[in-house]
Amino acid sequence: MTDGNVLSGFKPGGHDHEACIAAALDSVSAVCRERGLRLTPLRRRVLELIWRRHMPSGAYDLLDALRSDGRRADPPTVYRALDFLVENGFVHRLESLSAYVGCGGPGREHDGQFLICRSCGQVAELGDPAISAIIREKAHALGFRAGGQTVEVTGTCGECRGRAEGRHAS
Amino acid sequence: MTDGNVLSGFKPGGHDHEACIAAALDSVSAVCRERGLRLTPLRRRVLELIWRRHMPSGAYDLLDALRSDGRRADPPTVYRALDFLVENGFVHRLESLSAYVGCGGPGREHDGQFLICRSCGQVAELGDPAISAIIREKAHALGFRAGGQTVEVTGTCGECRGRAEGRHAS
DNA sequence: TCATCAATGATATAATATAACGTTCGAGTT
DNA sequence: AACTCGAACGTTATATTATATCATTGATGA
Repeated sequence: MTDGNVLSGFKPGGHDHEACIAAALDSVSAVCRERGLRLTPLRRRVLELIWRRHMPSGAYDLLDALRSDGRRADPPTVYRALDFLVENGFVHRLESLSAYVGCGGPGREHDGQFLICRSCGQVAELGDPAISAIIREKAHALGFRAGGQTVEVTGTCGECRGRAEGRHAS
Repeated sequence: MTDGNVLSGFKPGGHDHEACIAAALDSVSAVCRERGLRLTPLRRRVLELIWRRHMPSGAYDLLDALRSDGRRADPPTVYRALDFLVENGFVHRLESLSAYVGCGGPGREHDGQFLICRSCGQVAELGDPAISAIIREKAHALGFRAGGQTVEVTGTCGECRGRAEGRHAS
């Protein structure tokens, strides 16, 4: 129960990145099949690039990566792919960074909460119903009907803090 | 206790807007005096413009307004004023709108939570310790040390919902 | 085969924000 | 009053993020 709500955590250095990318793509692929959505080669490629960097990606970073593929690409190309991925919940936009990260629980309805490490740049995603609920309730108490929530927290992840403390110790 | 945490609420049509602007300016003015900060004419004017519109203001809206004053102004002018106002907690930046709103509790330490009405465009600010705390705690449980929080909720305010329901009724 | 509509290509431009350097202004000192 | 110093502001240029628009392609079904 401690981290049943972590949709995607901070990655410990040597995790199997290829497997992690493949799992994300498969999972999105499956959801698209179920819902009759078209995960075109471009969309799939953008999604893969996002997972591959494993860090928030700016639209223009993705654009450069597409061009490195040899593909002709301009801003609308990448923004359209991002629109598709974001609308369908396969990717989230981090408002405070103007950047995009893969969704840790695609196909599952949730308001994501994002922990953004200032030190390593990695992002963890929570899908914690208690957080969503208290926000929704407090809003409701004021007569406000809540739709989407943006919750982004900057700070320092455990691994980075560990490293910093290591340096401080004699 | 119901809304002890509302730093600034949705305004009911006919409120005394001039008084509300004046109160905000006075309050910031006082905090600046206490802290030895310089609320220059430009900064004061930008703050006033933000309160006067009573709605999230884009940097370039403010720029246009400054120019209407007859003042020479370019982007750095307004961004520097905004930097000062945001850094000192007199104004908040709404990340999801790239826009700025006056802080309802200047001088008071808080993580603001913002309710953004899609219908009327107004924004209410909460400074609810229970929301901050649960986010901080959940993050802490994952080894994450939280710094600043961005919490923005889009939805419909009570007044707008009231109007919509009025129309639907026979 | 053709019609159709979604996706993408392609060009242009809008909207938001910062870098860099020069100038002015104001507070404190002499 | 003149001097010094640093913060604020002026000014030009440019970076970064995002969208509008219209043409073309390509898959799907009549």
